[in-house]
Amino acid sequence: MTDRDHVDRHVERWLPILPTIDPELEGAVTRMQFLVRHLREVKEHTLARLELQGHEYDTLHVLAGRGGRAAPSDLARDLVMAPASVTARVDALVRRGFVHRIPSTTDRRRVEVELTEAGWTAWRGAMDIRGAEEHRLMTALAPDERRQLSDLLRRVVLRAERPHD
Amino acid sequence: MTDRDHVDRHVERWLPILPTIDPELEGAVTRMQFLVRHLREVKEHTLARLELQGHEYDTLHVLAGRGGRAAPSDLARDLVMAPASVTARVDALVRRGFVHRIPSTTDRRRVEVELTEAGWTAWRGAMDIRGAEEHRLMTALAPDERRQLSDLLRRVVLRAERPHD
DNA sequence: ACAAGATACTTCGACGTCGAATCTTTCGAC
DNA sequence: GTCGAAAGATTCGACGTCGAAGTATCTTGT
Repeated sequence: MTDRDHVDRHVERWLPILPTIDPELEGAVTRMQFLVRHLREVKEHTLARLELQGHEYDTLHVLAGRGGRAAPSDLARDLVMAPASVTARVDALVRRGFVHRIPSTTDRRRVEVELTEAGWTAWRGAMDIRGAEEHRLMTALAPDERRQLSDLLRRVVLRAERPHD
Repeated sequence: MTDRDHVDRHVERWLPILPTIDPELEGAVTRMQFLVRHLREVKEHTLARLELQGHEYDTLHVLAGRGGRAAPSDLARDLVMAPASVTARVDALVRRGFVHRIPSTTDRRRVEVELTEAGWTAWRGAMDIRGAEEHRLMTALAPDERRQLSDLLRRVVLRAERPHD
């Protein structure tokens, strides 16, 4: 039997008030929320040493994933955010010299965002420390347990992808 | 063998670029991030019918969990946010008539926030639909699988709670 | 008593995000 | 060709959050 975590105490505290809740369901959801928040906070904290903010790194990352060049609307899709917000992010990255805008020659509505040399360097530098906390946490599980966890989550994600009629 | 989800495709796309990543580790983390974001969006969307915003509901919820009365600093702890932000939240709830401030008689620095009758009603109304999407998603797993998932996540949370030296 | 520091909350300024509206450009129908 | 609709990016206004500074109050040491 493993130790109890603070989520167990949280659920225990609510059970007498709301007897209808399912402890395992609530526990799993609450733990995911906690872990996601924890990872985000640690990421921002460690990136701070590189003078990078979390959302700046995220933008560089998806840009790098597309070969260093993409349209703002592509970035909005990848980052799951409103196109209006991308404008502000790109503005900030331009000011820092990490990207520059290139008007499309074929379609004058379009603009391409391209990583500069400094942008590639900043991204690669952050890559080295990226995921360190993820690794620390997930290695609490053995490799086959990680696969088990990933498989269970995949089935939940698949249901989430199906619209709820 | 189950179907592949969009996270599988995401990981597959990055693997040739970053061969060092662990697909199961990355997959599990990415799925948790997706599910947490999905749940938040659906919650906000369904609460909108009750003229409630997600963070308003959250505040009423922790308040209800403390018997309908708590200090702003307690709310800040429970909600994991800066005390300064609590002031704005309470202001908004006061304007809507869901809570009111009660100056402490013993310590004049302190203020207690108390749910009004309308606050209790709004909370209870939201409780009924709350967690519907969580239930829809998590019932993609059998009860014993949910327990399995919860147990795996607990071990990860326990490591997260330990400071990384 | 009284000064120094701790505590509790609020105000202020800055920032990131979003939805709606705007502007230009492209595409399609006629 | 021309006009209307659609598409891509941006601007604008509003909102929520935070860190830092500010105000008032309590507590502690001497």
